[in-house]
Amino acid sequence: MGIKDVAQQAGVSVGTVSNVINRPETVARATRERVQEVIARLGYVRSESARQLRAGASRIMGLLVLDMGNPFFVDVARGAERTARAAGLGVMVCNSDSSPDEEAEYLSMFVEQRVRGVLVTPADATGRDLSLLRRHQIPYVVVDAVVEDGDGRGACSVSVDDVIGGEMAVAHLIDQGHRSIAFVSGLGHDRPQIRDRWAGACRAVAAAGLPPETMREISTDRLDVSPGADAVASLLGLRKRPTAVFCANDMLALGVLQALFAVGIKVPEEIALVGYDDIEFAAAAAVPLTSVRQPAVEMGRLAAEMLVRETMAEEDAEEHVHEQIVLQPELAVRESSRRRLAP
Amino acid sequence: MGIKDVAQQAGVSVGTVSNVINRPETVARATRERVQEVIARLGYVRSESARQLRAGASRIMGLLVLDMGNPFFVDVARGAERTARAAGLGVMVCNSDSSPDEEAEYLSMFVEQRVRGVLVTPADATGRDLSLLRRHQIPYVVVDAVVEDGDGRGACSVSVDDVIGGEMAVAHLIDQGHRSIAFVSGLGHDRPQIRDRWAGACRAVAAAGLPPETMREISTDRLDVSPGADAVASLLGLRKRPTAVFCANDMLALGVLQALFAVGIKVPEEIALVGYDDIEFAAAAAVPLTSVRQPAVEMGRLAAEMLVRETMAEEDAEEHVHEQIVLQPELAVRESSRRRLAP
DNA sequence: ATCTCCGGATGAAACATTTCAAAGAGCGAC
DNA sequence: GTCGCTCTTTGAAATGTTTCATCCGGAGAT
Repeated sequence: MGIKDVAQQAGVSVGTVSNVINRPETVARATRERVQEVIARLGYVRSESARQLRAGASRIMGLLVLDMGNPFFVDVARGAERTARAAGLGVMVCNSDSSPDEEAEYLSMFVEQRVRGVLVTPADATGRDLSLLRRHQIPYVVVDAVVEDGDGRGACSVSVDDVIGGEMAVAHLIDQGHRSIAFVSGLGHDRPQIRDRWAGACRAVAAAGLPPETMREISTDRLDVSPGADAVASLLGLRKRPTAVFCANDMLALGVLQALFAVGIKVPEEIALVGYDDIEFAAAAAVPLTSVRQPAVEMGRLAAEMLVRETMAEEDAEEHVHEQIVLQPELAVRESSRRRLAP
Repeated sequence: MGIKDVAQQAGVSVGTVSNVINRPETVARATRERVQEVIARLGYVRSESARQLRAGASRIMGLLVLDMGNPFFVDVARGAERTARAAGLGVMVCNSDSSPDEEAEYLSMFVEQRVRGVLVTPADATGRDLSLLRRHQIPYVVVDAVVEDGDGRGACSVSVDDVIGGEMAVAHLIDQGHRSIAFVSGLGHDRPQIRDRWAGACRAVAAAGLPPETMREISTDRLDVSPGADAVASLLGLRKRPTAVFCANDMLALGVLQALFAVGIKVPEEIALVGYDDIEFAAAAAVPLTSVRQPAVEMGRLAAEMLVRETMAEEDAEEHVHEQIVLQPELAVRESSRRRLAP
């Protein structure tokens, strides 16, 4: 069941069979057709392991995301996959679940596999895990975060400006007349994304000439639906209940929406709500959710493209300059934050 | 950067290094520690390609799902992954997007990779694509479908009884007093799952002694949110508007819910709604969705376990008997289908 | 002193490919 | 007839592991 069997059956050498597969134009038509016929008859499929052993690197790209349960990352994966496959690469999608340990384990698996390159949304903000990749000269592109330029060498990255995103969201709420806004976040600012969104929110408040106390923060432990629902209790416990809520992502926002609905608080009449990521389910919520859209598919696509480019450059021993792409978010205004009547 | 370098640096043979890695107990402590130190110092990571070339099969399990955008499959993946990793296997998750062509392509990629086994939710009901796996003696487990026993050899499978699921949903609606129910489905019954759910629905109607016209069907082209929303137009166009809607999956149901909301029809007061899969977003909808729960994570886990078992059996040249596990769904009753007042 | 055993280390074969220098076969030109 | 050229094909080396039969050195038994 190897190339040897094919060669034997077709009465040619293994080299010729290899040529038929990889450079068909170099082999005479009669031979080529005979070999192809045998391949088809035997159902021969070449062994990637042998191939990549010889080549030194596989034809697979690793993709490590923070949370496959979040449709945002599913979209990133979709974009990346499409591009990778167009370039003849397979994609291995893995889920670190925001855990640096899992992240380290997966990255080391990628190294074992000698993947061609890695797209990663880092769980470990220090970038320590990434040094493993650098050590083995595996190109990588950071997605949805900018590299902390640890040792001056840097890497490519694709991200969305989270400060502006946060600013847009809160500016919109202020514009709608809100003067007391809660920020439902998660993970206590470990994640740069969350930190930036908060910073943007504060900037919007300052820009409007409002006092900093306008924004108050409610923290959760995970960026998921149920913590969002739980956060509503704290929200309602605040003295001077906020009239608007800005959530660090849509999963949280959906949780908040559900819990508000459950206690009979009307959205947007009593409390306005803005999420982040603009996942499909946000628009599909019974009160369609205003949300900061991130071009997720596009990010995946761009990141994969950059990675492919870097890979190529490496092969041709060309110089590759790392690039940091920062995309702009946009606000998708929907029902959940429509203008509230003057108080 | 190979095992050879390690051997040289440590002043031992390559065989010994290999032993340190794979059977540490067989090598003397002093040697072992010396080698380990060198491995750490050099940052050596063994090459999976070489390893699997020798072994004949990789340590990766392929998982091919119909739609990564559907959280149901994400859960399946989660369950499978956890189990696989516990067994020392990596998982390569791929997305056929319900296309038989993509499916064929991915399966052939799996064969190229000499994957240890495959978990697959078939897009091609004929099972033709699966013959490739059989031909190459790659064990596979069918997830969320029962194998059409094409050539008598069969395969393991894990599925949920969709007939019972459909029956539960509709029986519940009938029980709540509904006498005119729409089934929003997709893909014109190509998918066995959908066909079964419809069959179950009809069975419930018959069991209640109601005429078959009680159920009417509205077909969409995809099992996704926006087709669900679009279906509402047809729904409202029906003469004698149904008082309840049963959707073939939750994505559709969320779309329906949103569209009903948009035209001001109250759920469940005017129209009751039941979905299928019980994805997290169903419970989180502003009107929490009644849904038929499928144990997705469990399915993934079971399937991966079966695959690992089959793999083991193959290695030990033991006999393996294929097993068909059929799980039971359960109905999660929520707000969207609460008892309607007598007409 | 010799024999036996045993833990530990070794070296080479095998795995399935790709690549590349070299060989071979025609063939036209001299 | 031989040289040079092109178009095909070939055979062998190289890739990084694992495995296994073999070998070695020393300890204990006779």
